[in-house]
Amino acid sequence: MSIAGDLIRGHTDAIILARLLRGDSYGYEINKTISTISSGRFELKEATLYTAFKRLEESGYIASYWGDSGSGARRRYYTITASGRDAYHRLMAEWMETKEIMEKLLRMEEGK
Amino acid sequence: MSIAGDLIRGHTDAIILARLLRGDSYGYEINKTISTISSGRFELKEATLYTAFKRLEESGYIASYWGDSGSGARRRYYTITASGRDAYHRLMAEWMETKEIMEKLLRMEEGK
DNA sequence: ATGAGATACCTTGACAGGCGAGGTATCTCG
DNA sequence: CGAGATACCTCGCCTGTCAAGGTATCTCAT
Repeated sequence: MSIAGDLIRGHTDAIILARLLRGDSYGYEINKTISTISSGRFELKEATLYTAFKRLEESGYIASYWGDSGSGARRRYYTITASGRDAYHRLMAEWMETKEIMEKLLRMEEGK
Repeated sequence: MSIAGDLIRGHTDAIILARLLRGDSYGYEINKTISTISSGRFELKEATLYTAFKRLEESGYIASYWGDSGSGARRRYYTITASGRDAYHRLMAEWMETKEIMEKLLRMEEGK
């Protein structure tokens, strides 16, 4: 991947929550979607993804249920909870702030 | 601190290099500057800072020398090297890309 | 029908960076 | 003399990422 993992460390939860805000989904699909949206420049590794699901579910931000699969392998679907929505907004605000500060810190011209 | 460490993980090197692009400096001062620029909303912990210096020096991105102190405790000054400058530009480009992708991924309205 | 490749899930263990906690030494000022 | 600022540094823990490995089902071409 072109974007190193450490660069988005701490943001994966926000990314997953953002995806689930658009509707229930499952691991494999979420991963594909992320890859598509980023034009393949970024992808979560599976181990990272499932670790994140576990963490988010334990925190009560998402809930899961087995899909009826129908065709293909069985799928575990995830839904975002009310507190997950809150978490998303919190993380979004944090991202905005981080972004602003980073812009200032990385600019080497001017500024004490 | 209000901005959690993981949020800037992988960016500390870029931040330090950006500071050194404005001229030689030493640990304590760099830390203060970062705190000032971010209006106190963000600060590198000392352990993090000195670990980063060590890493950057081993990578050849910065070089150090002892300052004459004069008044107060002795200071170890750091200078950015030519390859450090290259690294800065690389990291800056990475940040720009990461930022763009993050914006897309975190937006929950619209977009596949 | 057999094998490849996609879909789909999951775990283990190593690794690296951030940081809490602790330590040293000097200078200034009340 | 003691407090607080300046200034450096290290050890060991914690947490998130990820390489590697594993399982099972379905489709499609050979």
